[in-house]
Amino acid sequence: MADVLADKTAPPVQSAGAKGARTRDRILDVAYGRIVEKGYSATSIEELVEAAGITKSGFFYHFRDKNDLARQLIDRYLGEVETALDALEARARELHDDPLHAFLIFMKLYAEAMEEMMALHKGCLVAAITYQDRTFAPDVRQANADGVNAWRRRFRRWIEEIAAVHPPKRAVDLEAVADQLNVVADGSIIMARAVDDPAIIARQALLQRELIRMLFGG
Amino acid sequence: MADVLADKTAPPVQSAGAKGARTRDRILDVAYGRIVEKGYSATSIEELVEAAGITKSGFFYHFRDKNDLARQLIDRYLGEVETALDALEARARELHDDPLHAFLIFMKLYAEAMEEMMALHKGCLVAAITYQDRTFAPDVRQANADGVNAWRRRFRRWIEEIAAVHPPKRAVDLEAVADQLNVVADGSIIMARAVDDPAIIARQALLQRELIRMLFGG
DNA sequence: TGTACATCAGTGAACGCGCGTTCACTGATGTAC
DNA sequence: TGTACATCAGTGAACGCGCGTTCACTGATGTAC
Repeated sequence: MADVLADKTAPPVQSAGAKGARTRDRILDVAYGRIVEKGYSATSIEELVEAAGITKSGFFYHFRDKNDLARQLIDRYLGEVETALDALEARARELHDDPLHAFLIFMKLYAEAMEEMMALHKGCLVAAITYQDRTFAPDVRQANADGVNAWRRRFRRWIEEIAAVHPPKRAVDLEAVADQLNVVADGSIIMARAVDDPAIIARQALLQRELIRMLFGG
Repeated sequence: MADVLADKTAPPVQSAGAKGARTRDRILDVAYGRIVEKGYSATSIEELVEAAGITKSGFFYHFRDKNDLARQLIDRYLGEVETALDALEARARELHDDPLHAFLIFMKLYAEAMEEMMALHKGCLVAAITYQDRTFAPDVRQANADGVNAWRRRFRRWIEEIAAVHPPKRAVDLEAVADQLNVVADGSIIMARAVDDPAIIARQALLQRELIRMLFGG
């Protein structure tokens, strides 16, 4: 109870000095949007600080150099996605004990979350970085790869758990099945953007859900 | 017979002046690779002409400006892909009258062609352009969208042809099924690059083939 | 409560480099008569 | 076959602008005694 009150009166949860962290986050927010829209090289520090309401030298107080911006951006992004996935998975597993049905519920939540996310920032940072990766220092590319592999492991464990209970109707590569979740997510974002039709993302997620149900379902 | 001899002795088929077209193609070749690797903005005219063995002003003899390079690049790319798909479809349909079986053969050929292509230029230009689209003039983005829609129509017609003969086992969105071919192609390229494992592409194509077979097959 | 000092969160001016683009010119090849 | 001219496929030098980065400085907030 005391904690709750403390949380209410205290400034918004921020690790270091609140003001600095807030501007830093503002820069990261703008950077995310621009990089996904136009690419990393086409996004200048000047336009970021203008949008964030500080000067160019203020930027270099928060970031060692431009590559450091990319580094912090991907760290924050991967962290956010991981906690979001954790929450969705926990909710889905709460609603159903059977791993297959929990997974089908998860996919529904996941599709909704994707749509919501696309309404805000229209793209996936990992995909954007991947398609410009030779511009980045090795640390950024490594963080990117690590993030994708973490997603893959999550889905792979779950799919194998499902297959143990519901043997698949066809002999398929279970790792590929797990990977297809990320594959379809990134691929459908690209198509949605290319032809400017956001509805494609949800339709692809729904189809994929149906195929999973067909593969493992009774 | 005379034609065959003529073809043999004549210079390589080129529409306009052979020499100019050859350097132009060289520039486009290098540009494709760099843009897919690093992005459009990070690819300078200077590095392209250096690789092509001419000077910077030579570039502006062949291209009005940098956007014109993107324009010609995507036109050439879409043309190449279209003729390649035409050839693969024709071969697949030759080998089997039934649209489903022809399609399954096509998917095998398609997967092989993708792998081959990835060995050369490691990415899809459409995806690269899509993830930097705010950098390009409207004509380039339009050409990009038109290209993707042409691919979608091709697959959609074929899938509907299949569904007419082999009713799908589940009520699915046939347009989404058709779209998933492009979606998985682009998505698997991203994952393959992100974690540096080219084998992912073929595995995804194979899985998709299996799912199509399961959906429509007996 | 007041003072001294340290850290935080920036500012403002300047830098050199590389970028896309222009422009006047040129040598090689093609075409007309 | 030779000459006159046109087009092709570039060259070389210069341009101005914007980019990422540095550096000396500063006013506000936090901390120790």
